[in-house]
Amino acid sequence: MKFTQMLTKRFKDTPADCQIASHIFMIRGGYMKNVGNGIYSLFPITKRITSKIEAIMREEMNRIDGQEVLFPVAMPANIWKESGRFDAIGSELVRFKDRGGNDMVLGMTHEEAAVQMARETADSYTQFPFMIYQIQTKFRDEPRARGGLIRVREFTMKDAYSFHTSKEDLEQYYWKCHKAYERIFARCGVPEVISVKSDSGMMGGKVAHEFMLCTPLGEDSLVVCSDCDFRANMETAECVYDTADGSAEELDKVLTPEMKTIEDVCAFLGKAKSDSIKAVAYRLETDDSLCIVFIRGDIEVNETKLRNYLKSEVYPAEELEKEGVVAGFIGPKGLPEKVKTVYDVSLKTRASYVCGANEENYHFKGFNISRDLGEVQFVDVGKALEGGICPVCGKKTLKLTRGIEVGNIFQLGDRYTASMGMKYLDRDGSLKTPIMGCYGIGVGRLAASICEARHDDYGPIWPISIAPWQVQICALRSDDEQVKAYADKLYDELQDAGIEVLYDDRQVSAGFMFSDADLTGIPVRIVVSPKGLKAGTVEVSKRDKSYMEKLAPETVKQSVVEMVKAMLAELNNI
RNA sequence: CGAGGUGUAGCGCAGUUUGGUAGCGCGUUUGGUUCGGGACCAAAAGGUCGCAGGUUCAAAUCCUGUCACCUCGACCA
Repeated sequence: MKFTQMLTKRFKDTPADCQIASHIFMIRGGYMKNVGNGIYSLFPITKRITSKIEAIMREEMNRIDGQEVLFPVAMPANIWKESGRFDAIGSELVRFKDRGGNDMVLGMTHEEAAVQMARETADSYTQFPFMIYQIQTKFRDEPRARGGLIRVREFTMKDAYSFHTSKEDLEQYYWKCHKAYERIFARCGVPEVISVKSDSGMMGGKVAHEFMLCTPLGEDSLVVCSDCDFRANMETAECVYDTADGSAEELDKVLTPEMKTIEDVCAFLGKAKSDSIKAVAYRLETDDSLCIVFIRGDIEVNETKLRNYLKSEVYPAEELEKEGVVAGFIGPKGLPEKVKTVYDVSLKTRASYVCGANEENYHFKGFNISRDLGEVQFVDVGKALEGGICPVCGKKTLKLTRGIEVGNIFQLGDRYTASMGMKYLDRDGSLKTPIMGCYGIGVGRLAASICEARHDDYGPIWPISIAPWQVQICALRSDDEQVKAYADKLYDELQDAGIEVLYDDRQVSAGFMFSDADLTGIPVRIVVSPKGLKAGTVEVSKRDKSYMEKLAPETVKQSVVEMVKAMLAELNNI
């Protein structure tokens, strides 16, 4: 590709909307064009990157016996009604009517389509197990798109669906796919992607993992043990808290005028936040009832766990007075009967607590739960703490970090096959429901995440396996006959040798050309200049600055071909 | 959904308080001089000031409505 012909444009100024590195570089470098909120057109440079990522995905999916298929983007709503998700999912599922007035949806994921395809085709146990996958457009009407290609409404996804006749078989295949995912990320140049246990959310099912690229800019909070291999999404991380010694103090009701926050009360009574009981009020969607979560003062409520426990969407509650609850002074003892309560496991760790007395301006101190309230059921609905106790190895080695979710895998069970009536005839002649797993990776998000993880101050440093081109030739002074003749010839020769070359043949200043080269992030750079040729050298360097040599012009082609081969091999021999 | 912010040339912005000819830098085009880290000179093209309505002799500017986009928040009683 010659630079002069490439449809794209780079910018010196950072657009005002861009916040994170990948977004900044991909806009400044002319990688994509914003069309609407969370909707982008991709320029050739990005399409080349995503095509390479897709090729790696194909190879790895085929390697675990995947069969590539293609599901529709727009589909009749009836199959979504069968699975129950037409009504269960909110407005992120785009619904519309066709000319006949029939309900339609835009595919945001394709479990329904996969079951619809497979249910009449795979009717005998002999056909199982199998996996089908596609690489295709999804549309999710996200409440808030952001970060360039990190969170968008329309995106390309590799989604795979496996079908099995037993839990053991699903489990086995699930880990096979887990391994395939590790290979995909490693081959894409980000082997540091980790998998964490996660919540299955709207997909349903029990066991699920997310693949996370750790970066402080990530949207998800992760809990990782620095001593063992425990890793979990904050949403599901099991919590274990330290227990303090000490016997129960005497119960005492104390005047705490106008002290409505944990900080105020604890400071006033000379107690640590961890010696108090915090009350957090929620309204349940299912029956509009009020639910108070009691949790240790230094721990935060994990709403995902709470939602799963209560089996209801929860919202922060307001207008507590109407329910006879004294805001700011809520405690376990003396609440109105109709108010639901949840006690977090963190409350098992102290003999005495400071807590609200359910009376304006009063708190209790020396509150012992079993003595002063009676036996209660403790539930894990809290968030893990930095430096907290690892639930696996028991050491105080938990670290909190953030990550971008670049892929996920789910053991769905019969969530879709049962609701959509998929059956097969088993060996013994009985009809049975198969079980499923599903496995997804966002292509554009992965590209942006790689940029996030592999860049310097000047632009992306694309791993060679996914780089838009492998080599860039910068011809300084392409008006110089000698330079042009050499660069033209090198361009042809490298291409003949199977190397992907971007040839910057523009007549622009060196600084301009180098800045653009930094933004294109191509791993190998060849600089041809009149000065160099006069001195009998051509400069070859790597974008990551790990290598820079002045070579004799006649040896450049061979050196570069070998360099590219070696760099590719390093990423592909996993 | 809540709070805040922004809409003026492809990009970055000024002008709005106090109404009076539509501006600057980058980029683009043409000519010339430069040439190893975003060069210089000269000329030129490019804008229904987000949209609709209102006030006024006159609106980018004031008023009303609306749309779009951005950031933060979606708990700490």
